[in-house]
Amino acid sequence: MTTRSYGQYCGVTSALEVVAERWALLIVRDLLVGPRRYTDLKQGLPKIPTNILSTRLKELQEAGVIRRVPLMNCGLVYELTPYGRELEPIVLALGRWGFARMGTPRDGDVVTADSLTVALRTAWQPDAADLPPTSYELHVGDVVLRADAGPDGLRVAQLAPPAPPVGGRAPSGEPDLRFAAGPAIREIIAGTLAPADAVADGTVHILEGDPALLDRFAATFRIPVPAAPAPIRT
Amino acid sequence: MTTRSYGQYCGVTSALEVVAERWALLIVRDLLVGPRRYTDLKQGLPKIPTNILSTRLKELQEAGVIRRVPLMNCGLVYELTPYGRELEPIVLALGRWGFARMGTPRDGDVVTADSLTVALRTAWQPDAADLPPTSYELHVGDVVLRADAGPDGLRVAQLAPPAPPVGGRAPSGEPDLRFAAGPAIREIIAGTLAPADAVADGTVHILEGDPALLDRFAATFRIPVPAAPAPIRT
DNA sequence: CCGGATCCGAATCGATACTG
DNA sequence: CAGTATCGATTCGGATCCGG
Repeated sequence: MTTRSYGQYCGVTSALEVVAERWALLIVRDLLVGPRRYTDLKQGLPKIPTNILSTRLKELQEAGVIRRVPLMNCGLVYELTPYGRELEPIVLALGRWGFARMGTPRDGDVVTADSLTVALRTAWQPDAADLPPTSYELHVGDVVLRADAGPDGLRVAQLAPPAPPVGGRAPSGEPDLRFAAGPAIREIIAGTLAPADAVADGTVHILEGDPALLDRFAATFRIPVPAAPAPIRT
Repeated sequence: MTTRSYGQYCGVTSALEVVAERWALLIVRDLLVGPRRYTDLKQGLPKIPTNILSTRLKELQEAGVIRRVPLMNCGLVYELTPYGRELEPIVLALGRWGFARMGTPRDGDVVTADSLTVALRTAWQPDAADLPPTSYELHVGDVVLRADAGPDGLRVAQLAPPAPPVGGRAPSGEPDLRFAAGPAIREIIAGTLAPADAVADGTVHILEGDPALLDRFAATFRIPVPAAPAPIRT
């Protein structure tokens, strides 16, 4: 079982031996949003085989990245350790880097609540904090997110599918803007599709609120993609 | 061959499909130091099977991460594209994260010139730039590096094993400090071994220069590890 | 030597079924 | 809910071989 070793005494290899295993960083990605139970992870990673999920959870645990926490009312959740949480900037940076090569969804591709949540965190522009505090309700597929952007940061809550609100209570009150989008949400964030155009051609549907707020959304959540885009994944 | 897909429309998955394949990020790590030929990569990654190296080079190339550049005087090198070079902060962050779990070298672990070069870049503290500009010659195993730390940044050159000085000429002049170390170099950088102690017990050997400069080295290159270290890789 | 391609056994992964 | 067990499909590792 020495087959995982890259045979080098080096920080990069030590990191990769843990987190470059297939599915490992996606488990971390979902746990960055909050503690999750086994079943939550399975649903958030629809294509992971259950034996691999088990194996990874065990490996990440003994690597000190995650921790098993029994719940008072039966059941248990997995959560990141402080050391595991240090992976957050890395996962976000990978999300930014990969954003440029996303292309259009392939057959069977899904958007999960957790992936969209970290995507928003990835795209979040702290320097847009001097815009008026705004709360958005965002529908993509059957995922509904509530994002509150203010001067003291970004807070994202999952309204549907409903996850246990372990981390803290959901923001209350009416959102300033409620809208629904498909994969075109990526074009908005990339800046290659003007909000006005998106509303005009129906790829984004305003459910409630001032459509002009979509411009503020586009300024708050942005990942610039290079002019000459990287080859798209097929 | 749809077996690589994680089935999600998400930046993180798009990135991982390219970069989380076994050996892929290590190829990127070595190319971060400079263009390399096939044989250089094979020597810098002693345990990579050649078919895997070929496959990864092809994949990274068609993913727009690396590029094949024919050399005028016969031969060819691989180099990062601008898009590939954007992985640098990610690789360095992974190196920092993995540093905490390196432990002691396992049997057969080697330290390569490229891995040590990016390790120095990983540990480099820009805020130590107000220290006097200093150049070090560092011996670890049969790797000899020349590191010049000054107010305008860090420059590392490989003196042995000699790599083609493609990126720019090596710094000239005598280094301020020449010293040799084993794996204990990690303890110096981690701050868990005082330079004076290292010299006293012989784990670091001063070849030339003022031993007190080792303290400056330790201040310039540092990766703090948490008090409660993460479980070590076995 | 450089830059791979080919072949084969070993280990891992994916899909599904099943269990306390 | 939280995983094992099983088994075929891929991938990886190790070695050898080949054309310039």
